Amino acid sequence: MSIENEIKSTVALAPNLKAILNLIYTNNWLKEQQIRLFKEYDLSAEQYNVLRILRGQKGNPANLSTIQERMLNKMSNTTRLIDKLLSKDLVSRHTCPSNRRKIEIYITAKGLDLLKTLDPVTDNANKQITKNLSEAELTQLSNLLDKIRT
Amino acid sequence: MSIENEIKSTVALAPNLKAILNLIYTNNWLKEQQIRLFKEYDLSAEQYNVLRILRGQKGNPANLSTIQERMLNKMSNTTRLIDKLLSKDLVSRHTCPSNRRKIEIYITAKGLDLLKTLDPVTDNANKQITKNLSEAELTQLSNLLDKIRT
DNA sequence: CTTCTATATTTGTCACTACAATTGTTGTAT
DNA sequence: ATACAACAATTGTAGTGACAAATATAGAAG
Repeated sequence: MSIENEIKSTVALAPNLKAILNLIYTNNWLKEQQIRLFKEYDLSAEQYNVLRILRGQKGNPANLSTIQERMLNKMSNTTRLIDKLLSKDLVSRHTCPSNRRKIEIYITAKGLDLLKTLDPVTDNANKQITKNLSEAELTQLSNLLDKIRT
Repeated sequence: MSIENEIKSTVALAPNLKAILNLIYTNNWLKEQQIRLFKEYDLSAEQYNVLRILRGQKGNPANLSTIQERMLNKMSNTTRLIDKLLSKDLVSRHTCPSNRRKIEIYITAKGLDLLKTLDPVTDNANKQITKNLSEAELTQLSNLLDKIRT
């Protein structure tokens, strides 16, 4: 359905406003699905994202600023996100011995297990979400989004 | 910059995951700019959006469910958004005389004035945000986003 | 060694989102 | 008329986001 119909706009929108509103609207549509998915596993989308970043470290620790620069949402509150993951034993936190300003964060075995369970679930959800676009269209979409930010 | 570089991904991403991450990332990029813009006028992006919906009513009142179905973010808490606008005298609220379950919300003269001030500001910001895409590309982007939600 | 600046993280506050539960009102079936 | 379901909005709560301010540590300049 076109964005005008979705938001019941009575007037035609300029292409640039239309694209902007569509981006926001589609992101919300996507977010709703992700929240529903992760809720079954008592995770938020950003918590899942942080776990994946930590797994990507392949055994090396990450400190807060490293995580933050790899997150989708740069402004989110990483300290408290890690607090949540800590209380669920999905990550561990230690102050860095060589520089006590920094902290070292690792994903735990429990965290890795959870990700392993989630891998096929999220793969499948992502396939469902993008099932209406061909691979060429998905690449085109990425390219346009890259370009808008440039 | 490509999304892989933005989030410092060390591995190539599948086109569908890449598009999904790019959508989220670009939306956050956009949101940051909007928040900065509206902050100068002591508004949130959703508050502005509600004011525009009310102006679109052209003098007719809107009730809460009407506003909600036109909002970009369907899940946001419209009652409290209206509370905020009320406390700034940008809207007025009355219980509907024919059906006391409903409420009638109008934009005030002060609200219309504020929108009038904001119109050139937001137009300009939207132009800036989309300045790297041609009109054809903007339309293409909208079409891809429509298609992904279908 | 002391002072100053930069770095890394934490804390506090306020606004917004998601969502369940509640309240008040209306319409309908018996 | 009464009971009950449907509807419209409000309230409560927990989580998250934005951002300023505070804390703690490290390194550099004098």
